[in-house]
Amino acid sequence: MTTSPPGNGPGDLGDLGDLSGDELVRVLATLANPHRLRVVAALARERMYVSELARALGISRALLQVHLRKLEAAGLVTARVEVSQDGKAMKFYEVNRFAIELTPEAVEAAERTLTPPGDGPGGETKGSK
Amino acid sequence: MTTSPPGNGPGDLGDLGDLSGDELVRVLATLANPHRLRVVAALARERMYVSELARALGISRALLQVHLRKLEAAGLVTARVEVSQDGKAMKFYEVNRFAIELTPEAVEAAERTLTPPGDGPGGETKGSK
DNA sequence: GGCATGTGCTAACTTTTCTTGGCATGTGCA
DNA sequence: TGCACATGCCAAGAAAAGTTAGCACATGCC
Repeated sequence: MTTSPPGNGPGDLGDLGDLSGDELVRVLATLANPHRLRVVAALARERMYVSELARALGISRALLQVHLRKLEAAGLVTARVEVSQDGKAMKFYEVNRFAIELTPEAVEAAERTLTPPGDGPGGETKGSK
Repeated sequence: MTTSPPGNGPGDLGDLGDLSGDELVRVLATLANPHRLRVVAALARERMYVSELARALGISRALLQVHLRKLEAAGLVTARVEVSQDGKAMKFYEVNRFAIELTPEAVEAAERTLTPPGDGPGGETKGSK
């Protein structure tokens, strides 16, 4: 559904069908934050480099970086380092196209691919501790 | 877009366009949890009462109740108390139909209706209190 | 050199969310 | 009466997320 051509980047998100339940949870959790929502909105209008974005949003670089990382980890944005004419290395970010449809049916489908409860980190059946 | 007829219940969610940025954040945050995703999925298949749902999901009632409350607060599910033939009061839950489309454009639109930064609880710029 | 701008990182604190466990109430039934 | 099952609420600890503050490094320019 998403118009992305065959050569999909590693961070590109296709339709909801492409996302496992766990990935969906991560994407939703990532988007469920005012700061990150603003970042996505700002980048949807035009790509920007970190400091520039921080100023535009009125937040510290440190804070912005944390959010940008989560957005990147969720595959919602992509970073690209470019060296400006005056030699400064700027890190530009841009949004990845994504289209997720959220409906009870979609949720039900995603749930089927969720990692079973208590099946997380260490695993418990064996003596991890 | 959602098929809900005019008489929409108070908890019904229409299209994304109907949600303010803040509401969207809440809905996403609510859905961004494995337990709650499972609850929605289970209820999408068939309505169930609390204890029954807890057994089906293999979690405690106390825990389930917390999640059900958030889901209800977000308008994703609705509770209905019914007295069974043997006099027991059962609280049935069912999912509300909702359809949210998540795309960079939709996010940008939602962002415009977000409560401005640092405009939360206390409120400082104006004298709301 | 000193200042401005760009980047990155981490330790530490605060706040929020998640989860558990216990306790209380009410009804039907053997 | 005592057991089974339904509901509700709350205190408290554990875990995760959000933020701040400070320091480090590089480059261009007056």
